[in-house]
Amino acid sequence: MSGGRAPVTIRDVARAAKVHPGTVSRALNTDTRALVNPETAERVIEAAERLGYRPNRIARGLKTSRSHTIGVLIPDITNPLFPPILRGIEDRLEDAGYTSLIVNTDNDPERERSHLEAMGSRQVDGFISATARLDRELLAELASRSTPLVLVNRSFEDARVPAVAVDDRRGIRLAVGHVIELGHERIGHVAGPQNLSTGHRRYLGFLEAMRSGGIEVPDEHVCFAAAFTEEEGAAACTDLLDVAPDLTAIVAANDLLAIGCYDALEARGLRCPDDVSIVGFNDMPFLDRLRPPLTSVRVPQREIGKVAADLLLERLSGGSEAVREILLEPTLVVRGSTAPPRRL
Amino acid sequence: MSGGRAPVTIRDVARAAKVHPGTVSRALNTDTRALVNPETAERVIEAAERLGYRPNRIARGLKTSRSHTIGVLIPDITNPLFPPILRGIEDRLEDAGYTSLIVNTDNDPERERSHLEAMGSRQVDGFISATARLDRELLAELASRSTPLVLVNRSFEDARVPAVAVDDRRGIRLAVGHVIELGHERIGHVAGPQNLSTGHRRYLGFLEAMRSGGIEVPDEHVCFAAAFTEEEGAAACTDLLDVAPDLTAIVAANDLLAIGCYDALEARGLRCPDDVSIVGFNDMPFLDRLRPPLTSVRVPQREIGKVAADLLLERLSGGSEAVREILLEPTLVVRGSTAPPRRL
DNA sequence: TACGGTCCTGCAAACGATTGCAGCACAGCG
DNA sequence: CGCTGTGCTGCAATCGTTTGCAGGACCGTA
Repeated sequence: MSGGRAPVTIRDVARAAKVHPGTVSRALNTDTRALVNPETAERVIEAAERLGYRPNRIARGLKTSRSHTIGVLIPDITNPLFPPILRGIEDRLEDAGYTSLIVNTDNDPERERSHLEAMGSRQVDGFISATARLDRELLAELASRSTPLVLVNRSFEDARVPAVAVDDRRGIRLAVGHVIELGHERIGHVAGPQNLSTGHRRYLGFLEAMRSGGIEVPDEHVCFAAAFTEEEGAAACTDLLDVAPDLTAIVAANDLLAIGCYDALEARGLRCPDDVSIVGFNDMPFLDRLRPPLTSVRVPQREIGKVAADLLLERLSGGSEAVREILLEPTLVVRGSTAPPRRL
Repeated sequence: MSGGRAPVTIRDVARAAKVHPGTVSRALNTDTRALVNPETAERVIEAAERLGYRPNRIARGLKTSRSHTIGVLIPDITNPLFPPILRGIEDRLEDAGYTSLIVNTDNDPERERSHLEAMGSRQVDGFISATARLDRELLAELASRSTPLVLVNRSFEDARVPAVAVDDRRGIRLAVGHVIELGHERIGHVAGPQNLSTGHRRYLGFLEAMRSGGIEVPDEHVCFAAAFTEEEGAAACTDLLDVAPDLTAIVAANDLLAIGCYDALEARGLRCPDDVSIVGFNDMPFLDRLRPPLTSVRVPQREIGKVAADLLLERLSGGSEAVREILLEPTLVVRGSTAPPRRL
């Protein structure tokens, strides 16, 4: 019904129900409703309904200094890694009556700062950050404002900040285990940038998994890519094959790097998986459509988002103060890019 | 510097600069600054800086009843079609000092309503909607609140709402023109759902392009998919080949449908492009990695987002009242899925 | 000296909700 | 009958800004 012109305020409702505005506020708020006489409440609710009253959250926020909004920082929404995470976050926050404000930082400290600033002045109640690096200074500022913060997909070992991510080491172990099981012994690693926690942890995971598989890892079997891109992956893979042409399997720290490996192999006239097996990480969409379909480590992205939101909500409701780092379990999705080595 | 505990308000600044809060407000606001003595302004600004003053937008919003926030409705952020659009929107809005509130509706009227409600009570200044269909009733409610609305990727022919989208008909014409030029004559169309404006317009575009190419289109050369999914694309393509096995090219209304066609061809033992050429629409990421790389119509998604934001900003600043529908130019990206017909 | 005009700044009322406090009515008890 | 306690509602301050209005200071001119 309704759809009136001028916005109807709590005062209008009060007038209609012949009570004081304060009473309306109490009657309409589920957790103060107990304070008001049931039939009065009934009358108020009915009046609010009839007039089409919509509480003004801005005004409420001003008084309560809680905006029920949380800021989400990501590098770039265009990166297919993030949408599922965002979806997980939003779904959870929505259930709890919160809204998320998403911003793209492009990993640019300048943008980060200005966005943080802007969100701060919008009185967000908390932050979830999935950016690669967060300025130390900014972090301190956040802490001083005592605005809760949860990190996603990376950890910040020294500062005590709760974080949720996939268990990178375990993921790599799955990948390495898989190719070892197929019979590979000369296994290389196209590692990600070591200044990003994911890149670093996956590298460590690789060493660890190889060791526990009883295989030596000479330095030449690892090449570090400067960024998580196809180009860098191709370059790193080429370097790798230059110094260690007898590799029969390559575990990449990321799907894009793995795709880059495809290019490098092709440029060299090698075939996947016949000559070299490749494993990726993240299990991006449409990997099954590649040629060959890429075997990859799947990370439960949506779940990561949900857990991050849960963690934040917990803090907001004054729950446990304990700083937790939660690692979620990855799984291996075997496709056509891995096969037993041809020449044993 | 600073990083103090209690939030510093305009009153603190006033005290520090020994002026009245009202003066501080005027001095800090660029378009009222002219009203205050330059050196007073200077002193105020300096004090604000020193204290680390951050204006409280909530309070400001309450007074001015403008939140500088705009609501963006999309079906699902996980659909690769949307992130670039969102990015375009955000970038533009950010420049103008606005923030966007993104919500996923899953094309569910129920969710749409509740989100609209929530955003309304957050006092958003305007909406951009990329959802497939917007409830007639909801639309009316928006209009009554006189909150500006801009549609993306679909138009709403009867209601007078500004919209921005790609020129679907022209895009299909590019696709059809391409295969005709290659020498194809028996060309089929896997059409999208006809209750979605994109699906419908692309279908019309197909008929038109064929006609202008001088080619008859018997009914059997078109099959309608029930949804924009790979499965439906495969099913439609199979039907198409059942009744018209002599087709040498298929123009799909969407990349996912095109990928479905790949599956259908493979199931039939046909090869692309040797036996049948395929063209997609949207130019999703990683299409160049498919087997074969998919020829597709590229739509300037980011640009669409930017233009939509511009349109909305224009309304917000009380600009032209004219309802405009803006169509952006698509381009054709030729890859490996199209080739001259083998058997002429 | 008086007067009109220009600049600037202070005053105080909003904006729409929440909430501690006070007060009223009424019931129960002694 | 008086006292205490409980249950409900009204009052008014408050959150941090913005903004129309009024008034003070100062200048120039008559």
